[in-house]
Amino acid sequence: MSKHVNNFSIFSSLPQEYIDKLEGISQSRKYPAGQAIFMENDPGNGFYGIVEGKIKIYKSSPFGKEHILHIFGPGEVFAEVAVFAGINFPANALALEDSTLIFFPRNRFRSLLAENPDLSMNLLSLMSMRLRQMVSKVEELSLKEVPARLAAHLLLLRQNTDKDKFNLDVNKSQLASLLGTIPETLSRVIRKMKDENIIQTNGSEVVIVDMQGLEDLAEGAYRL
Amino acid sequence: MSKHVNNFSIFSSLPQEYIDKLEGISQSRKYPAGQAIFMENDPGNGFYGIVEGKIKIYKSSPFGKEHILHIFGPGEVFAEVAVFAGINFPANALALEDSTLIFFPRNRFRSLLAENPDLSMNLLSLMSMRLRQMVSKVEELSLKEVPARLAAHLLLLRQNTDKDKFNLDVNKSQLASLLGTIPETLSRVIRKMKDENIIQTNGSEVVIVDMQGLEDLAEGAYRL
DNA sequence: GCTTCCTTTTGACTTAGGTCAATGTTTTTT
DNA sequence: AAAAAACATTGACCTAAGTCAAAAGGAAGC
Repeated sequence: MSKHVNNFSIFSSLPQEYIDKLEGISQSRKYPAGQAIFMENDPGNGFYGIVEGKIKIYKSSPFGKEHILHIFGPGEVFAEVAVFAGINFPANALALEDSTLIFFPRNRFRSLLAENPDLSMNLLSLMSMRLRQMVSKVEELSLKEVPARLAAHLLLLRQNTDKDKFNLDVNKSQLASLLGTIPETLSRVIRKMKDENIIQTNGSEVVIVDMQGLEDLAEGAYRL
Repeated sequence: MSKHVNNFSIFSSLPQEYIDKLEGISQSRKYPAGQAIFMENDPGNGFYGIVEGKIKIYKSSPFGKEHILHIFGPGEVFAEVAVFAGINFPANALALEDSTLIFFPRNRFRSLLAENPDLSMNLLSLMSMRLRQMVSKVEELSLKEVPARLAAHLLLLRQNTDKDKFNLDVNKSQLASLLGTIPETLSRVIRKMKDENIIQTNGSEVVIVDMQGLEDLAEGAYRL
């Protein structure tokens, strides 16, 4: 319990016996906001679960420009892909807030896996899910325009909070990067959605005014 | 041996014992060119391995327009993601050529998995690989322009054939979709690369003339 | 409170790449 | 071999979204 391993969605359905074993091989680590967790090309000698905080996964180009691949929050596990593939980390990870993580060392985890088939099964479905997420991201990037992507993102946030009024979980520059665009474009798109009375915003607070309008937008390229 | 299960890269490193079991639960199926294998939203009750032929995985929008997510060839396995996640197929699959596939029914495969941990391990690394491929596709689509994407694709083909002269494995319309663009744009980009003496083409035959130039192009956005 | 820094917004401009439509060019069918 | 269908190329045009530059807000430090 002290390490909250059972809070990670991939492990939550495991028998207590395995949870205990997982706690046995893991270690708790704290990172202040702004600190790097690993960098691109570091050896993937273990993966992480988030107890609290927010972690940004991103790639960056030689000068400046970065593209955010994902932002993870409490209960989520990240970097397990590189660990299974036995390769170096393909991207950077950085704590956006003061964060508490659980580290699972590669070798010890691997032994555990060999002994416990249920664990493998759980991981297989996690990976399937991840893969599906990426497939829809590819679709999104290749089929839809920025307004559609933003609309889809807002609808997702709405689903998670279950309210028509919620806060963006990252600042607007980061949101832009996450949507595969730049702050200027995002700003203009938000402005347009406000003018058309689809949403209202105030700082990082968003209120959905016209749900139907937002859903229509999210359909994007598929609209007739 | 009759079913060629050991030719699938994910299974190739398995002990003969498991190969035999896999052959036991699988069935061979033939599809003529142009035939659908499954459609979006069909229940994912099994996955496929390709003995021979070529399979296109794609999404399509209400009118016309389709986006190719992947094209698989002999030795590759597809649709296992949906099967593990226990969901319906998220895309369509169609035989581009006369193809021979091996079908692995979901339930029987699952039981096998529960009994054989090594199999799980192998699958985990397959999934990791797939995931990594998708991550780089996202990068590609969001960071690079069409000429860079084409250059990267040609370099990949070169790597596979190990020759500076090779054939495109799909027609140009399909290649366009695979690269996230349209035939017109692809045609113009190829034309430009020919004018700049980077490649030569004749029908579906491509010759790389200026390797360095191609590599520079593939760097795309990262270029200084 | 003022200054410095960072984020967001706005404007003017450019450009990659998409749409539509016409014309060649292969491939397939009869 | 002729006709039809499918695929590929080209041209003219348009638009979404990126670049660059500047201004306006907010938050943080002195």
